[in-house]
Amino acid sequence: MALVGPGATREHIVQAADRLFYERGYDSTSFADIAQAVGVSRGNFYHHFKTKDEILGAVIQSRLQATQGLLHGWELQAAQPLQRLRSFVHMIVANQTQIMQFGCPVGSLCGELARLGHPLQDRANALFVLFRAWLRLQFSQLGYPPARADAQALHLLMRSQGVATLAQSFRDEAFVRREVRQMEAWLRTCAAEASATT
Amino acid sequence: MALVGPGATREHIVQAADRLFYERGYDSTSFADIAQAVGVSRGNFYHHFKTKDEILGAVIQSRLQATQGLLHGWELQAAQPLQRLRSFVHMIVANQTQIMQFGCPVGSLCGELARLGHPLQDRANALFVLFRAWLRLQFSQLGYPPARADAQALHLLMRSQGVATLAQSFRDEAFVRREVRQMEAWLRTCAAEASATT
DNA sequence: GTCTATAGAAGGATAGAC
DNA sequence: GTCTATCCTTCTATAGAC
Repeated sequence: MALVGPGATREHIVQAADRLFYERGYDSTSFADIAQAVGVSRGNFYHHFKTKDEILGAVIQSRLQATQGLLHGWELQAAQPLQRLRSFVHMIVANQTQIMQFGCPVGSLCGELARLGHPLQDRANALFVLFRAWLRLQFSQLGYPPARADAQALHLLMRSQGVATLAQSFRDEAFVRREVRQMEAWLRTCAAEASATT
Repeated sequence: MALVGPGATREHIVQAADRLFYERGYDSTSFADIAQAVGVSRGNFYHHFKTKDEILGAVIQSRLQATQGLLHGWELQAAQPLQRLRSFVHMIVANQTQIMQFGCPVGSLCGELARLGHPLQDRANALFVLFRAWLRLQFSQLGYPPARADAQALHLLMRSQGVATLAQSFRDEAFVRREVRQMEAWLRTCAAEASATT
């Protein structure tokens, strides 16, 4: 993503909107907020995006790409599914500070769009689907049959979302560490269980 | 809560705001929305509440009372802590339809207020605290020492939040049923573990 | 307690000059 | 591509008649 040259302002807008949608929520973020963050006039703004939904679409698209890059990176860093799954869990610790302030970027966006009945709801859900499919693949490679692998993927995703929600309300680092440790322990039992059945 | 007589309109406003805050979120709900839902003019509205925050305060207060009533009811219905904990888990199934549409009323409100840095954030968090303390008490009576009981309470709360978040995005009833069953199974191992240590 | 009318600010969106 | 100026709507909030 070039930040100079043609399309640079557009890219700046998407990045600023991405951050603001995460920190304040979609509906609570105004054009003026984004324009101010980018340092661009509101008029110029509409040269790049006609509507607010159009920005949201671009932000989701950007997040989808970033997520695919993230998942791909985890595959490069570890060859074993158990280690890869630990990368996912470790993400919670790595982003702890932001999560305690603003929650999970995926969960909060999907939740808001679902409540608003927003047309781009399904596009945002695709972020969850990306994680779900990747996790399912790892559980699958661990030795689980398809349906079981998917159930385990959803279970891990569910726990990450639950931790994010409570972390935001209670701001309790010890709680986060404890739950992450339990997830890692659970992953080990999964690996043992799966290899025993195979 | 009398719905006729003095204070009836005020009560109507609180109930309508409660529902709308849940279904659309706090920030996305306007005075006009609430006034229309109650069937009252916006002018009369300000006779009862000066600011939007004041309504929010009343809504949270109302929810706190309702929650205390709910928890008290579960205590009356079951004498054993394990059965009481199952009441909590069963709530997810009972409210499945609403949860799949709008998420958890507590989690979504606390999340939104936290992100907005809203002054009433702590008041809303008190809802979570109410559940946490009640769950802790049940785990305590199950035989857990204080710190462990609290950790287990947060763990169960965490899982309920995670299920609510994913249920809203994936709208998968089978997922909800599966996770609820797993929570019930987990509760049984808790009861066994606790009684074995005692 | 309830209404109408209205102020004043903020939001989304557009036109047109440079 | 960027700006200023402007329009229309919605929003919070107030004043004052009934």
